[in-house]
Amino acid sequence: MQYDGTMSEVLSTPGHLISLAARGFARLSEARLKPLGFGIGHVPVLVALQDGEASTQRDLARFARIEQPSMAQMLARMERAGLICRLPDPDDGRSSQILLTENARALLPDACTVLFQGNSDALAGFTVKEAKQLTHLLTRLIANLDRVEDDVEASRIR
Amino acid sequence: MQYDGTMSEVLSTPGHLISLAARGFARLSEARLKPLGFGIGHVPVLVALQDGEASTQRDLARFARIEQPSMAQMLARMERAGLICRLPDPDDGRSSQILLTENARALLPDACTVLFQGNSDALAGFTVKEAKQLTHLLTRLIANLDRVEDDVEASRIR
DNA sequence: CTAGGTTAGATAGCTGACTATATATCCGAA
DNA sequence: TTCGGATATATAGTCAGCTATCTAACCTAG
Repeated sequence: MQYDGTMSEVLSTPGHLISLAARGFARLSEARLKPLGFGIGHVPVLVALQDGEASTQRDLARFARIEQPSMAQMLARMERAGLICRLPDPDDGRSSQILLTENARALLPDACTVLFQGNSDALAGFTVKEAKQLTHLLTRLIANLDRVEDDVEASRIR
Repeated sequence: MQYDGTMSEVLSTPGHLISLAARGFARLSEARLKPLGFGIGHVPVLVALQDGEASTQRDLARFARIEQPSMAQMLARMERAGLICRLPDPDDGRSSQILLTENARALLPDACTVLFQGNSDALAGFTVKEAKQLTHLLTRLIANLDRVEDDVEASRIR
């Protein structure tokens, strides 16, 4: 390991760098999405609804990989903002189908442009190989974290 | 560019992967720091105070790279939790020196261990070279985002 | 020596996450 | 057929960020 274990070294670890990068990226995207009426948290919801990948609150939460109460809050805000509407499920009184409004749908291409622009800003000076390497390393890192979390959960049940 | 610009592709970009990684990392660290009485946001404050890198609210905010109101809130919580105390500056009635309590100081080594453990969990299966590559790419990405932000700010002033 | 700009911190209100828990509907088994 | 567990959503309260704005103290130019 390349760290000697002192406290200040913590700020040079991938864990902290990733957090800085995520905040930077979120701030930038948020600023650019705001004029369109979107927030950064909306993105997975927009993707899922556009592609028909998910349409209930529960499925949207799973798709976006956030907890159900977080999704409930966000959907409430998105509904207030006129981005989505709810269609009660006739077969299940607990559940509703979530639908994108035409208004929101019309702005999706702009949102898409903003998000890709943010990525290319962030990756300025990166070769294609470096960008691929980064996504590859991040994907493995996320898988590792998922595995740890699953282990914790499994041991909690036992 | 390796993306074709469709909405669903957005979820495979570094921007989104970094956000997932940051959340995973934060959740894990938060869970492990909680028994010690720390939160993930405390980390830069703890480092700065231990090393004497900063001791006023303003300097702590700059060091941690968060805005002043975020730091104000966090310091209020940390004070309530008995992690820090404030020593009013005799030469400047607006400002206070922030100090780590003995209690907090005693738990720093444990916090440190937890954070390095989280990193090594996240980097399981990575070679040293890959880990270095990741921090290198993240550092450049953060610098890019900082530059964009500075440009925006500069153009806002003009 | 005072008036005005600058600085340090506090406060209000928002987004996006989280956990814990409540409510309400659904469904299967006794 | 109803009772109990499972499931879908809602609500409460917290943390960590953000912007916008206020107050109070400081300092400097006139």
